[in-house]
Amino acid sequence: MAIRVTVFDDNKKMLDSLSVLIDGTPGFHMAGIFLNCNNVISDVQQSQPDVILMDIEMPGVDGIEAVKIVKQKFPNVNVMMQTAFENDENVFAAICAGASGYILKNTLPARILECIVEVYQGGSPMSPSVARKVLGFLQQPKTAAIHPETSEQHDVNDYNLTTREKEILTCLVKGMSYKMIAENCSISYETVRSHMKNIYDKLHVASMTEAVAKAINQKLVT
Amino acid sequence: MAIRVTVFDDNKKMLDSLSVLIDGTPGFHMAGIFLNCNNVISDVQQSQPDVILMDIEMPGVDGIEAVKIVKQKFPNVNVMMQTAFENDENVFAAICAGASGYILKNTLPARILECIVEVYQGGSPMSPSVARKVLGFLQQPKTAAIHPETSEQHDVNDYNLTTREKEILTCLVKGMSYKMIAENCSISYETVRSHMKNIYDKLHVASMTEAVAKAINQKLVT
DNA sequence: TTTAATATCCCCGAATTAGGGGATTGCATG
DNA sequence: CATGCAATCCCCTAATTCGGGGATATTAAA
Repeated sequence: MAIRVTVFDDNKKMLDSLSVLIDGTPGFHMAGIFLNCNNVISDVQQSQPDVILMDIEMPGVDGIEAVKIVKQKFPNVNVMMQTAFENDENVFAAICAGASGYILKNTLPARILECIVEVYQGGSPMSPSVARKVLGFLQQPKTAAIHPETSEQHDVNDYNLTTREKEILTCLVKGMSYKMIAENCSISYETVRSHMKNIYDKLHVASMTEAVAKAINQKLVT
Repeated sequence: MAIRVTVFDDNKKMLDSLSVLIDGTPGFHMAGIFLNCNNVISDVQQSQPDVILMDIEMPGVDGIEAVKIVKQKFPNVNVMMQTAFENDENVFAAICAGASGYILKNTLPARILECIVEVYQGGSPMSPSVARKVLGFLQQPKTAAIHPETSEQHDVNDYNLTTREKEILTCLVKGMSYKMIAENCSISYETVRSHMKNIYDKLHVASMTEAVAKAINQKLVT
């Protein structure tokens, strides 16, 4: 009997790849794919998955909320989080919400399938770096150095935004359009676009509104 | 540069297998093997490992104790626990002691090597069932107050937004597009636009970003 | 010295949003 | 009953944003 997998992800390409991977492998069946979690209950009820692959960053109901809902309504369904970025808050929140696994999006296809099986069998696959964070939550705030050469790191919560990117994000929050930002910063419209693309990548958002909301809520701008 | 591995295990056969595995694989070097942890400090000092493989069940100083000692004296050395049994107390104790990984002895040789690399690179490999236990430690306690939220006090100035308008504004702040809001609220795209126009009028703004910024900063939405 | 990151600029096509009209229903209130 | 208001729906055009591509120069790090 094939393992039924339902995927929630706002990235169509990711959904496509996963569809090919899962439906193309004996023993796996793609039970449902959904671009958002706004109707997560009916989606799960309808698709009847054994394992759910859940993106975290999604517009509307995000992955963390969705896990809470799913685990409350369907406690026997195991949810594996899949995200492009690992930041402490998300990892911690996802686990508290009831996630049974947490892997990064750069995980190799073969490994993803392994992880699905592991989750199905009651395991909790995690990308190594995620696992390290999880252990960190349990360990004393002693926080021993991981590696001598990795001691220098950016603040985890500012998404590695550059000075210029923060500047543009600040303008955005003030309600400026690309054109106005360009004038304000004395750069071309296209450069603003370029920065915006990078900001979107780093924040993992896909619209001005999401960027603004994230910037304000997480105090990325002053 | 080969990864230097030091192993503590009271099982000679296990030590032999690991020796063959580690020294027989390019990129790995067996820096030291010890049958107990009674002189763990000098053993580590002498063998200068990058990664330590530590059995838990050992006569004399046990693996958990040893990890504590090692992490105190050599915080940069990463220790991976390896044990035949997984019981909650051991897993929990080992992690609190500072272990960076926790695998079972039935782990395949190839996987062991992978785990060593992962630990060396700052990851925390765990056997799936161990990982599940670890997550369990975090999930059991009632979702602690991570976000001590600001007290709920309704602002007097809510710009005379109607219930529906606030609803739509809330969706907007969550990052939804008009189309998604329409779906979410079960109304047509055009109706969303209609509401948006009214919201813009009332808030004296002219773009989604301004609306979102105003909504968050003035707490117009929950 | 090669690589990586940052900041700058450009084009295209598709999707989304903004602003300007308008229309209908239902509901409450004077 | 008429008026106002909330909520629903529609059309058109123009502006803006988004997601792919690129390219170049400078600087910092490996």
